[in-house]
Amino acid sequence: MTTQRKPSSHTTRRNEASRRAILAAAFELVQEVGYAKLNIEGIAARAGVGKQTIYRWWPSKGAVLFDAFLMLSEQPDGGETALPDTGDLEADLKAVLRATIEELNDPRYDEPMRALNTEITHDPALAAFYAERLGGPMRELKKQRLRSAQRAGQLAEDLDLDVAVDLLWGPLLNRWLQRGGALTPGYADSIVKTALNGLRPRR
Amino acid sequence: MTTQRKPSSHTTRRNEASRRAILAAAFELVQEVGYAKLNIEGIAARAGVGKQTIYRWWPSKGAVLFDAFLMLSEQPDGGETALPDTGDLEADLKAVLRATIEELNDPRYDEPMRALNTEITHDPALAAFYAERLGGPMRELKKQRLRSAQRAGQLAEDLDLDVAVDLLWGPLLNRWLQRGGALTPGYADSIVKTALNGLRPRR
DNA sequence: TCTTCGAGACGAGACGGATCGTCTCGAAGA
DNA sequence: TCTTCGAGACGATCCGTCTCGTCTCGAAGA
Repeated sequence: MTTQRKPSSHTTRRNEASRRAILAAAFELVQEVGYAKLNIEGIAARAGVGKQTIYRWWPSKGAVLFDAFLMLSEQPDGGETALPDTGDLEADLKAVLRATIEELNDPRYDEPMRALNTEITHDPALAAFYAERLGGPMRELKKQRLRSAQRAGQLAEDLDLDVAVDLLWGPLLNRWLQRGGALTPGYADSIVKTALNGLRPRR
Repeated sequence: MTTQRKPSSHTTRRNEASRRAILAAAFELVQEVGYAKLNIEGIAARAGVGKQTIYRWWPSKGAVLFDAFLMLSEQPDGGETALPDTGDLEADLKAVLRATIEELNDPRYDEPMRALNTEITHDPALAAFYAERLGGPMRELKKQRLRSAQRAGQLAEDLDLDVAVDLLWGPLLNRWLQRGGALTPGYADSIVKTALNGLRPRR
């Protein structure tokens, strides 16, 4: 991935146009042919680039795909700065989870995101890098919204916010990855409502 | 997979010893070399079998691996008939989730199960078959235990048991797949406790 | 300021190796 | 006699490396 450059020399000479063309081609191709049939030669051909230019800068197919995601998230609007905070925690969470679902259901993102998950599952190094660059910051946004609610007394005082995030997003992502059923807005609402209230009856 | 045989002809002549050898070899090899480097020729060599014998009966690498799991689950002790029900719901759930964690952390199962998840993620047909043969029955066991608790008034009356199962196991599996942190017994306890009580404060 | 020159990155593609999935063979067995 | 079996040859594909000749850029020298 980009960050694995050798210390000095490099860096300046790199052709930015080629880099962008490669990442765009990788992202397009994984949608079209699927992750299994995605190959370097195809990416190079689509990008109008020599294979060596890819091998020079990225160590693996997964790293290319990962950088493609980084590129998206760093670009226009891809990275939001905060989650909505209207004061109504349940409504806000439902909105955010519905948005997540919409993204997962979007055919433009479905295959690429599955591919990214596959790489992460099989490569601990990539998983660590993902956690640092994408997963971590996103999780922090979620925790910020929850922390705000916690201060307002809407969440249990001793609540572990990491567990809370897992409880809200884990079911969603797991159902999506395992194809355990359709991801509908109603399902998102159900998760939020049940997670907030708990499985036990409230008197 | 086995169920994709052509209607008649086949079936009788099939060499059961070869079938078992192939599935065992696939399961061993995926542990040793990882999913990415698992290949048909290797499985055939390890099983002492011609490649064609594999291609004759299975449509893909994933299908072989899937059948290997089916073989395990149908064998001794692989399939349990019910979850523990001592009357103490929280303790029972913690025990079950701890057991799940132990299995996921077991190096014998880690790689093969990641591989299976990868196949499911990228192949809807395999996902449907998995849901029918393995996922569905296991989910039913979990729902049975929850239903028992619901009848005892320990769970909300209007609780959707599918959502409840997702809420308990989703976070666990998601953290495991995404390598979002260590799966410890304490984490399992935390999930159970938080899911049961909910994120909101209880007075 | 203008020219020269070396260092890399670049597009293109040849190359050997690995694995794919198909195909063919003779042996074994039902 | 008919199908599966183990074994392995086969062409195709993709791998990752390597070698071309071209280009861009910054430093050195006039």
